[in-house]
Amino acid sequence: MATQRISPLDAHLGYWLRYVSNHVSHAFAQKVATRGVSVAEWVMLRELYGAPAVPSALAAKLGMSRGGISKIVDRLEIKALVTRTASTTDRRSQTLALTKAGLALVPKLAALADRNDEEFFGHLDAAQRAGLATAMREIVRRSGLRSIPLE
Amino acid sequence: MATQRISPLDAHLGYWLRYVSNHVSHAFAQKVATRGVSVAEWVMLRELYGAPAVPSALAAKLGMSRGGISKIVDRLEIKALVTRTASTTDRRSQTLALTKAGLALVPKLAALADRNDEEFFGHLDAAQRAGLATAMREIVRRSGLRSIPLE
DNA sequence: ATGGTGTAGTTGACAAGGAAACTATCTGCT
DNA sequence: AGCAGATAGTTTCCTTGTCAACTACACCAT
Repeated sequence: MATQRISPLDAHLGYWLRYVSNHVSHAFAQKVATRGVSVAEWVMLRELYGAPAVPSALAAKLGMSRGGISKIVDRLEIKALVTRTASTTDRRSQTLALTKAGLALVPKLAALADRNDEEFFGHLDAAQRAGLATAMREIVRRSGLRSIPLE
Repeated sequence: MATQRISPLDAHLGYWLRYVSNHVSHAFAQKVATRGVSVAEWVMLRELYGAPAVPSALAAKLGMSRGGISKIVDRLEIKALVTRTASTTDRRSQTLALTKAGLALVPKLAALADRNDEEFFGHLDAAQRAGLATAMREIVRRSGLRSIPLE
């Protein structure tokens, strides 16, 4: 049996996206690791920076399973970066919020995110960057808003 | 302590890239799962489709650890999709090659990859797609060719 | 030839997250 | 009121892949 001619692996945008994304995330992971957190933890901290939130809402927003969220919160709680507060009205529910330490940490992590982005995308010209952002948003919009796993 | 104003999470291209990439990979994973393989396994099968290769070369090319490659090969060997053949000249080394079944499977998986790509990127116009591909390649080139984890 | 150093592949321990089962609680229907 | 079904979080098990240790082998300098 001879090998048929098929599209090469790197002909797929999906391939490049995954490749670059892994590159970028890996580099970012190393940066935030210096502050003792993972990428997933950073994302959650960042979400909570604006306002406290409820685990299941975060699961939906971040595209993770509730179980996964539960474990991230465990870790962040141990690091004393977030707190769980039981709801008084619904005893199944809880609210997640940043501690003072968490609040103080987020801007430092954000600076690392800025730096990482600059490092990988900084050399693209403004139009390219804008095009990239537009394409990404467009894809998310078109592909249904269903969130999907994050890291 | 008030929350400082920091760049929003979704201001970072890295964020969107990861988000979309996870989306795309997840959808693709579900497609190839119907053929009984994972994304990482597909990538390896695809690499071997052109020509047999040596594990450590694949590790470098795919940006995975040698241990990871070893385990993927274990799985593919169990599924009778690839074979390991010991080198006669260097007894530490081995060559990986597709079995007949593996050879037959790759085009089917490639069709799924085409379909997945179409699904997510098909609605972008040609210029957008080209721009995306160019940007990705450019980033890889600029960021050093060092490969990085894949999934 | 032989000892030191580097390389190929495997293995075991570990971390992360998904899926599904489980517990506790709430809500709506009768 | 009382029960069926939905929902919130947690937990267990499983898969995947990294990292570091380990084995076996090759190559090179002496």
